[in-house]
Amino acid sequence: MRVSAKADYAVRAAAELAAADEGPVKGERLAEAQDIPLQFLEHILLELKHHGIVRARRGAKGGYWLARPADEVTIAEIVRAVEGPIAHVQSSPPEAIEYRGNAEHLQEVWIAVRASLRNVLESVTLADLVSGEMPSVVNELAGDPDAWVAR
Amino acid sequence: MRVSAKADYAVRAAAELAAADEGPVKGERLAEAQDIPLQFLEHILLELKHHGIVRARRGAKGGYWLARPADEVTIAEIVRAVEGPIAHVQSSPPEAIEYRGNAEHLQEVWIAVRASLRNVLESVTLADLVSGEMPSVVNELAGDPDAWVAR
DNA sequence: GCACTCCTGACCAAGGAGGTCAGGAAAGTC
DNA sequence: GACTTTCCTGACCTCCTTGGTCAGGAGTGC
Repeated sequence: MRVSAKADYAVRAAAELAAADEGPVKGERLAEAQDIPLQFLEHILLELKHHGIVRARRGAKGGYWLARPADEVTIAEIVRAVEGPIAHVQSSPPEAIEYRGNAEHLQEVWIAVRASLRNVLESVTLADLVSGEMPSVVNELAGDPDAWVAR
Repeated sequence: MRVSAKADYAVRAAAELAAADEGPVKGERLAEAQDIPLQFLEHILLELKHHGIVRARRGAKGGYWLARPADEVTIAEIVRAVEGPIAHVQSSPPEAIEYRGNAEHLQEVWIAVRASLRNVLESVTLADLVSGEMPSVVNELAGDPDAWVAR
């Protein structure tokens, strides 16, 4: 139930790409802007490229850019690209698990967990993230001061 | 963003304890009822004990039982006991991270992610799980057929 | 005293996390 | 055509976690 460094880095780099209009951005600039180890970031960007989220060109004047408009790329996509499916249980999707005995209804809980994650991650686009104008579901959740305290 | 075998096992074992009224339940019975490797389960139960969720007695007629009534133990507690804090980012709580540049608002997203997980996991008690009568937030999320399809 | 059951620490294999290193391959410039 | 720039790729590395197993010790009840 945790967010990996890779996913965090990927979203941050993508946010920089979303903000940079006009032309490709060098990996080095992304790494500096977000304080991410360059060579590690390059691997991440490659994964994003393979998933069709980012494009790239080599050589002088080369760099990376978003394959689609920033308001059509969600955080969920980026997280899935680098971390794989969201909210798997024991490496299986929750709808595929069969529970026995008194744990029979646990499946519904994990399904609800996944759905609630999707509600957040699929609603936020890179455009939202850069502009700071979050969708209402995020504002409602993060608006509660209680959401900001550890537990 | 995945649920470990340990967390899944812990909740399932706790559900069996919640259902078994009258007297301690042997680890062996829990392991059989939920098809969990016994020795692994014993380590998990020990962790639950250290977190004050479960009590135990040794010897003949010994076994495990819930330290509190089943309707006062949430899934969130159990998951935290065996997996640690929910929705940490890069091993830090989301409220402690400082984002720069165009990723500045990413913090709100992770806070919202954590809050949405809490909404689900803290609302479901072991009593709910065993009875199958889920709180409304779970019913609403899991009621959507779309929540049951892979993505 | 003995059977029963939990308690605890040591260990283990495989894989993932979070990187680093070295070199190759395209693209642009002179 | 040489050279620089930048991405592309695979190999490698260390540390930690996951998902267990094994062996023995320590309470508890009869």
